[in-house]
Amino acid sequence: MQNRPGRPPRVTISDVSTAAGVSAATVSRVLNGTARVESSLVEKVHHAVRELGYRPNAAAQGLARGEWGTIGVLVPDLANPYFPEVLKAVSSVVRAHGRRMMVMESDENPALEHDLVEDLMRCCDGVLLCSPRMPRAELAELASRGHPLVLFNRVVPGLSTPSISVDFYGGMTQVCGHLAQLGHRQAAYLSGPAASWANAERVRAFEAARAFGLEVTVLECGATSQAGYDAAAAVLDTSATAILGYNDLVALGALSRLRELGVAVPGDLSVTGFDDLSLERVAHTNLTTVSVPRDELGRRAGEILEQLLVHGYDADPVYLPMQLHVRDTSAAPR
Amino acid sequence: MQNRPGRPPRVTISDVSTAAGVSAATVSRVLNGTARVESSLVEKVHHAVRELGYRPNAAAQGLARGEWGTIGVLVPDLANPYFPEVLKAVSSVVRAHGRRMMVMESDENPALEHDLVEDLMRCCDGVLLCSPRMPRAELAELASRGHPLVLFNRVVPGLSTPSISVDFYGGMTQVCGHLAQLGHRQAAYLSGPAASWANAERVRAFEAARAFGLEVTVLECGATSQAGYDAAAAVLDTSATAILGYNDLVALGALSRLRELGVAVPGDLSVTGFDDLSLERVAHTNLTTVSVPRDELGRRAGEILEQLLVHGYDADPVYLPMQLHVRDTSAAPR
DNA sequence: GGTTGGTCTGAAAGCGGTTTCTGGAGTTGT
DNA sequence: ACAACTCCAGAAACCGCTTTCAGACCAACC
Repeated sequence: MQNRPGRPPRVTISDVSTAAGVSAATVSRVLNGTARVESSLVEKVHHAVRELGYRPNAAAQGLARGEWGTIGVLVPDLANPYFPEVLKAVSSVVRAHGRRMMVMESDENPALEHDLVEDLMRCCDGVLLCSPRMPRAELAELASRGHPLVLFNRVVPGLSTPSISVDFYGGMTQVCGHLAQLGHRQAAYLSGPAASWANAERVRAFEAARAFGLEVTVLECGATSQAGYDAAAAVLDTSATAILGYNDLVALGALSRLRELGVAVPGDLSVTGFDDLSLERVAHTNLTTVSVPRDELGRRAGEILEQLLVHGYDADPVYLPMQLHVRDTSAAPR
Repeated sequence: MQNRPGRPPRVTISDVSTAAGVSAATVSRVLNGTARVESSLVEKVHHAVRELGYRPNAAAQGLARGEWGTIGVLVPDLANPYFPEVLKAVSSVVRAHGRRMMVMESDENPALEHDLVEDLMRCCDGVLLCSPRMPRAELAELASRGHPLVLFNRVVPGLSTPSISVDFYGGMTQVCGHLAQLGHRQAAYLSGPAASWANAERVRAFEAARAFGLEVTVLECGATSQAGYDAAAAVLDTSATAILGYNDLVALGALSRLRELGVAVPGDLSVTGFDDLSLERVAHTNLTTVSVPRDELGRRAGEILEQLLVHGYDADPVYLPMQLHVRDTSAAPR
């Protein structure tokens, strides 16, 4: 940014203005189109800009305009296959509105997470926050900062912060309905992170499931295929005729284990996933699952944040519906 | 950033200084520890900061210091499972050095890519660029801008820009050596994007392979499991006894197809991957492959960029070695 | 006791843009 | 021909912070 020894000197707006024989104000006006400028001067300015290779300094613009031209996204885990696709969509939406995207990862570390949000708030116009486990009070405190904030995959009742998420409850209800319809009466749920909202929403669906005759037992597991692999065997000790995975990875991990144990799927046991990561080409398995509209999720999230920045946004939480895909791993129980 | 109607007013350094009864300079000194300040004043400042909830404005700091405290990363495709892990490591390294990470995605769109790099250059202290296909001349032009730049997974001979990448050539040579040792004489390579450096490096290994008796035919394919699935059948028309995938996804896609076609692996045909995405729990398949140290790659990349920013960096391109993992999909040919 | 020297603080000058304000030139109308 | 506008360009203020610079204060020393 500044001129350092050995680096080509930075070109500033005043370099351009002297080269073009106009004032800095005029250069600014030409470049931003904020006011009419006589065409001969416009030409001179453009010429000088090209000649000198001038690029406006983003920090100075940010300071002067009172906007950074940047939005921040905080996710718990970049390596979770769920997020990259969402980020992709967010990035393209905000880019279309002329903003850049800053990404941070919290690793689910609560102390760090708080710092990161604060940090994002001081260098971004708005923040998209995905924090499945942050305590409600802390969330409320951050939201009260008066800084544009959108909650992602998390709905906090009573908080007026805009939020967007997937209807996990509805999705899991569909899965249960499907299994109940096939005749299942007992199922085991390989649970994700206990404290997470996403997991709680899924679990909430099991109450509804009881209404149509399906009893679901919750087993500790995790969110990875390895966790699914490790937890699968325990299901065999129960009377469950179906395994509901917290997500596709868990389900595929469980499938992997079941295959080793010689358990036929869906003959002996049905298995369902969640998320639809579309790994069938990889996994050689057409998993029955429900899909998250990840692309739309990211797009809508970006749009809500943008709208919040421009007009202000005041609407109910957005829930995107999930869609059931009945494929090869579910069937009527023996 | 600026005070907008309906938002709590922004607290600036001068608010703090008047509240604490000191000058702005003193506040700055206390907060940054850049000079000794009498302890009673230090206390007053901290108190006022806490009271008002002051957070320094990042743009103003950037402008005054001549540093943004931000680095930028440009990747071709966020959804590629390769990158998230790398980004994770980069993010954590630069964070440890007090910098934030900006992420952009080029979609391999050449025109866009150029703009994005320029954009990153005007708002980041340094840029980490992953662009497998950008023409050499354009790369040279960007590098000559005098802005700190590190090339990622791409080595351009004759360019003094620091770069870090994986020894794809060595990795593929190991694969070929392994197959040759098993007795294979003919193999088919399901090729990735033709114009990419990563693909070219792999192909380059096939010349070396000829030296130890393995002839590799290159077949157009792509980089996804779907592409692998689609391309697999064509191999059966050749006399190849092994399929080398451009990456693990391609290999797994091919495996999926071979299974459908009733071809035994590794009995009838050996299959090897590349990258080691560790999908075995998902894919129920222990793929013979070579692994990329993705975590180290990201970490080293971040460190090189950081070093470049602080001291300047002038060293040869870094090549990280790959490691061969012989697993269940390779065996001696019939 | 009057320099000298060393600390610590505040005033002020940037950093590189944007935007308001001001004034000169050119039009229009009477 | 002169007042009243309009239009456009430049000067200057400002965004919020860092850092230089100069001055105030106090201790030490000759």
